[in-house]
Amino acid sequence: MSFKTLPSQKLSTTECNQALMHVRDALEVLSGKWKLPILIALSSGEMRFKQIAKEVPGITDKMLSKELKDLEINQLVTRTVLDTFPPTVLYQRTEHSDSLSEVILSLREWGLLHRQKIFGK
Amino acid sequence: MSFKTLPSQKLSTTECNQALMHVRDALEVLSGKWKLPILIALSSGEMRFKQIAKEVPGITDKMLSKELKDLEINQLVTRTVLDTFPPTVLYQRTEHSDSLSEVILSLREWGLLHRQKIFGK
DNA sequence: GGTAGTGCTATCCTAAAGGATATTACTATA
DNA sequence: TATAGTAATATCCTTTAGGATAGCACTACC
Repeated sequence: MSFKTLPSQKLSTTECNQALMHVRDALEVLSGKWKLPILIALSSGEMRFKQIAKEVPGITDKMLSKELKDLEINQLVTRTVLDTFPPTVLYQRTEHSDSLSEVILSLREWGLLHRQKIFGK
Repeated sequence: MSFKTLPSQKLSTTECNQALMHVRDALEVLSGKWKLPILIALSSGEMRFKQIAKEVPGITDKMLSKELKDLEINQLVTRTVLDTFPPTVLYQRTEHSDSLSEVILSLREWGLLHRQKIFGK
């Protein structure tokens, strides 16, 4: 059992399962309808909850709250609470989240290629 | 609204939505529990239905049938029916499926990095 | 004549994802 | 005094993914 990721490099079954695990890890981080749009919104700098909600059309407060929590757990955004009233909470992308960019670029390129392949140019 | 995929390249809103669409296209192709294991199994050459089922532990016939259909629609595997009894159906990865390798490698690398980041080394 | 093998398909079920809506405590402003 | 805004949380609902089980049409073999 091997995977054609590395030309002329054979992977053992164990190595292959580990590789599969890493790929799944990455896919899980990007999974769901909202994580990418939220990260995109946050690319322009730190934002408050309601600001993000405006930048991500269609998302509900519940979903935004949940997804931000997921992203925080995965260290892709930081959450800063200011002691004001009404509460001010600032969200910001982390450096670690920047390291996702290559992956996303790669997905984007293949997605385009695939679309051309399937629907023709 | 821009995305930090390309350093110092600003994307317009439209460009950004298109980029998002391509990323989603790619993610959709890899989504679900079984597509990657099936592609991995098929990496060792063309195989029959029951052979794949053996190589992918835990998958049911129904799931395998459905996933193979999806993969065929996305031109990632070819399906060849031989006129025998019992029916012989051969599945094989396409060249287009090989172009996924870079994406998968990129996901795999980031997945590893992420796991180290979250759980420590 | 039973039994195993082949590549599916159909039915039924559970679990998870995601959406709609309402509510919370509190303040600043009209 | 009423209202809008803040960052959530709670409840309820629908949709989707995925699993368990059984069946089918047919042949070859024991």
